[in-house]
Amino acid sequence: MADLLDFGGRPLMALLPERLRLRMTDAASTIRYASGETIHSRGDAKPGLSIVREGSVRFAIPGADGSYITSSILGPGQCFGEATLFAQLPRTHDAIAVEATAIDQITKSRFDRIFDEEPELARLFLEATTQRLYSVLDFMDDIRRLPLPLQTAKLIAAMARSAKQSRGVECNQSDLAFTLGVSRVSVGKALGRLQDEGVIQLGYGRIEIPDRILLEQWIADRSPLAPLAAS
Amino acid sequence: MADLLDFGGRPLMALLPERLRLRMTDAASTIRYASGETIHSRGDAKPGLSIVREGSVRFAIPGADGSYITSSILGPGQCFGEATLFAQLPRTHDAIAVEATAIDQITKSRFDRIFDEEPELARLFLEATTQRLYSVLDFMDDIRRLPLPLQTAKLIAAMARSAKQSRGVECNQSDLAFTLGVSRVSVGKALGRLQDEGVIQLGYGRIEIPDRILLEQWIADRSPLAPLAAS
DNA sequence: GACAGAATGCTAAAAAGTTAGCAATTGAAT
DNA sequence: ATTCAATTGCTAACTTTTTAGCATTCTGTC
Repeated sequence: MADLLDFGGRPLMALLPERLRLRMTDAASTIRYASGETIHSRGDAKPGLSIVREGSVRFAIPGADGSYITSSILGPGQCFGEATLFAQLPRTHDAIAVEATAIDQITKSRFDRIFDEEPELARLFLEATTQRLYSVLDFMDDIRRLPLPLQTAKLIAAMARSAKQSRGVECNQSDLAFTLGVSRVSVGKALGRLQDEGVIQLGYGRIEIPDRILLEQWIADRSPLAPLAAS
Repeated sequence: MADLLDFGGRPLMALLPERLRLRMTDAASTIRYASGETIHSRGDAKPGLSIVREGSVRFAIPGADGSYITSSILGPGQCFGEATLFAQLPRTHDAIAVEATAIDQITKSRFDRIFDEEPELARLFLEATTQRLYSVLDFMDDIRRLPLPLQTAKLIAAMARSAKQSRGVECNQSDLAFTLGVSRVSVGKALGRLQDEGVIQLGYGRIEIPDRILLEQWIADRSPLAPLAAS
């Protein structure tokens, strides 16, 4: 759960050299979404590549009973929709803007043209996709193995990291529960424990992190696996 | 959980045209492993591509307490080790032969040479990797959402399918528990329920499937999501 | 400053899963 | 036929999670 739910380490756009990045964005049309707006739904067939320009996107699968399970959240520079291009799959998840979000959309035909003309692109896509695959496998392992308080701590640490705010994160407990795929009561209990341990402090729609280093250390001390050497 | 734990739909080797498949196998050296033998361990750094020629391989991460969590099982034609080639990662999982297994090994240098000389290869790898990524996301969703009896039924159905035996599977309950990442007691309860429902019959080291269609139907009736259109 | 909506904190009962055993059954080897 | 190890079935206490609900606290708006 290196970066819980924000899979992929370096986002694709960070891997691309300047020239390719420009060529991709030139081929794209930008669409803006308000917070909570749906970008696409599970089952949509229209192929194309999407790149998060600003904001972030939550991917989830709706349950029969109205429940939602979040499978990932992608931020700026990350792309999605590869499966519609390379594996001829329809969209497998609902994509919803978490905040005001801008998406660069590239149609399949435009993408194919660039992809064919730029042989280096393939290897970069492979790097990004492979990294994402292994991040997901890692995350899956955490879900099955770690007790909820530890998962919760990791999520909070990751959110603080990705928001570049080390003092705390703006987030209510319902959203946390939703993201972790558990009930609000369970999250409440887990947060209570973390507060008892002194690594966070609960607020109203907000979680304070008194000492970022302490939190990271607390997590590291309880993680069953030594992290692999960073690459 | 289309194919629980046997991710990837069409294995890579099935996607390759004859000529490329031959070129790959020519570049490889075949290594044989006895059932239970370790192929590689988490953290091993030596890069290279591995292809399952015969048998099957279980991928798992060992826990601090000696527990193991299985993240996938790959069969003939599937490849692994892409992460060591494309993302410069060490091996993230222990790989263990489930039965007598033959692996085709290609060194990084040989692979790079083929990869550079055969431009079509990239798109095929992308297809295989993308498919695997989305299979894993799907599986993760099942783990978080489905009650254990349903997960168990899916696993048994997938095992029967992949072993091409519709009458039953050879498998003891401890192994099932190990694969599902839960305790033997829980698997026992889940199997008991499935037996009560009449979709399986328990034996000694064996699970009988009286009616394969009935089992598949039972699963479909209880699955919260309509499957996406097959591609 | 009062108010309304949002969010949290809490409770209690029920469901599901875990650990730690031990007894009974099975199948294979002697 | 007997023995033995593997496997299953079962129990009991414990932990975790869920559901459902309600009281309390907080915050932004009027």
